[in-house]
Amino acid sequence: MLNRVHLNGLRAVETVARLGSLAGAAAELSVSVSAVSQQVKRTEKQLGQALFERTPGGLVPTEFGAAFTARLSAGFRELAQAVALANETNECTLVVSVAPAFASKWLLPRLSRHFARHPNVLLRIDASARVADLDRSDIDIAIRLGDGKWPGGRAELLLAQEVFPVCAPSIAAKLKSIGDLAQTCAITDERAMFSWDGWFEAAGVEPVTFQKGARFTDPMLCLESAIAGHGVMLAWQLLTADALADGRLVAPFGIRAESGLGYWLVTSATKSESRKVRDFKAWIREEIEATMAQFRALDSAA
Amino acid sequence: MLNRVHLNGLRAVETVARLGSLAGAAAELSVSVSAVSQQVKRTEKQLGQALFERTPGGLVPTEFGAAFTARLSAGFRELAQAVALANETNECTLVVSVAPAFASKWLLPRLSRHFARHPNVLLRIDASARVADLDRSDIDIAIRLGDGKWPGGRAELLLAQEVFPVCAPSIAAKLKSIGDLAQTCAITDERAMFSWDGWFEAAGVEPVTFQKGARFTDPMLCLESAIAGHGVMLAWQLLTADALADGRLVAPFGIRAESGLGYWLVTSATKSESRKVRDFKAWIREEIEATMAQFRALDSAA
DNA sequence: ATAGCCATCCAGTTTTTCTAAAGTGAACGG
DNA sequence: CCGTTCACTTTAGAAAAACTGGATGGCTAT
Repeated sequence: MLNRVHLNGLRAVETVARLGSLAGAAAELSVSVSAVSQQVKRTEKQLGQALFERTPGGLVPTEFGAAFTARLSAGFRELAQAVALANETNECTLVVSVAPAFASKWLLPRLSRHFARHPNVLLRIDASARVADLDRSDIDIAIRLGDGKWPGGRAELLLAQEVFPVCAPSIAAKLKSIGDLAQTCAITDERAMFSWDGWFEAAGVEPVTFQKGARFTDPMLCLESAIAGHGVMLAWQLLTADALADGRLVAPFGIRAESGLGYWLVTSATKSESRKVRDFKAWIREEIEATMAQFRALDSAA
Repeated sequence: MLNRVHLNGLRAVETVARLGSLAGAAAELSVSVSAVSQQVKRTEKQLGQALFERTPGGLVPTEFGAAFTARLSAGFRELAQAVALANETNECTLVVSVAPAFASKWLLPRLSRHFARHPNVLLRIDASARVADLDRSDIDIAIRLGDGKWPGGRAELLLAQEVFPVCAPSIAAKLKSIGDLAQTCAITDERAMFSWDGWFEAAGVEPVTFQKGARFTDPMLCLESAIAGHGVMLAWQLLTADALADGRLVAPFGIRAESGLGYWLVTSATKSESRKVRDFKAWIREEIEATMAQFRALDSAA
């Protein structure tokens, strides 16, 4: 039905009818009077109906034109509301894409503080393994582990990640030296992006062979398993922060290895950075800093 | 609010969301898939929000996209209804512009027969003195007295008009010869397009000077005045048809003068002739014919 | 008269939109 | 495993639509 008419023409007609003059409509649509005049005329032709009476004082809707434009106004009002909704949503909800483990082990426990500071920003956490294209999804920010190379994204380093062994305190009690690891089970994340070799190298010792232990495809399960005392796992700094702070886990030996990777904050290279994104960035840096201070406190206590 | 987005893009988005695929939308909008794809992408950019998730199976609205397109659908439905209304009105109502006198003295009494024949066509009679531009008003047909020259209009002769004196029967009784007119009052239409001289010439007699009589600016009032027996008026054939038929008026002397003018049916030269217009034309010609037959019957009775 | 509105027309330019054709990438089917 | 299909994207160039600015013409009020 709408195929035979041009939408812009309808919009011109609606605006003219509402404002009562071409000049007014031209101003609202920010085009020239001439352009509006032509649009109106074309639309009348397409409809096969005159919509306005040309009087010396200006354009006056015909009987039919008045009924018609009333309908149009309702329609365009609806469209405008939809767009307004978009802008509002745009400003007020922030979609953050993170890996599930990061979300649950570090981000979620801190989120209430973001809400306290920015009560009008609604956060939506998209916790999925795959990294969606930032330009083609409604994701504003992705927080991902990697080397900082994201094609088509603007990446900022949040924190270079170190890896180190962690385990339940009960197990740590039996670990007097690195060699004792041979008597413990290794909890392995099959999808991990690093291996024990790196850590042994950083510790300056020959690699130790573990007892066979549990294997998972999810870092979160590894962490739970370690807390449950099933063995030793090689963990990312940030994911263990809270468990270390409250003593559910401990980090024996105190030796940490650079992983060469880090947590990066990635935003679309094409979209311009909005207020909500800036605010979130500032907030998360403070949280990172607080977590690091926690680490330092633990270190010096040890 | 709507200024920052392109309407066509919104339409593309709405259609894709409703039909669930680019291909479907492309068919409905009768453009290529590619065009729709581009429109959707541009709109997402303008909104600063992704509206669809690109999955292998096709485009799936994001959470926000679903809410957004629901609104859009409502808006476009409204617009479509407006346009549908236009088409319907277009087909079903016929606007006829006529002079008030012609409307009331000839057209209106016959209109019920048009309705009987075309019950679904709603007639609107625009009875005004000024002749509006047919291209720039919603008038489908104008019936006007003139010489057939209408710039920018397609004119067809309905009936060449003759003029002749008419008066109430009581006055006619006193008129044995044309000379007796000198003892009667003339009822004058100050805006008339012809004068008595033409009729006297057609009658082949010297002009007669009347008694002073009433003067009007409206042919309808002249006619009423003549019926009331205030004098003799020089009248158009068609306008007096009914009054002559039922005897309220009579035409003494039986001499008629060509006026050089006629009733013309004028339609826009640019708009194509629609069904309702053709039907109306056919109907009015039949009515004219019937009226003329009436005249001939009166003539032969005399 | 003359200036000021309002709208229209016209011609040329800019912008948008569309198409066609090649390309991607996931899923399907032998 | 290879080739096909499906659904969408990309690109470049062509076509269509929209816009501008200046000229024009009617009407109103000084």
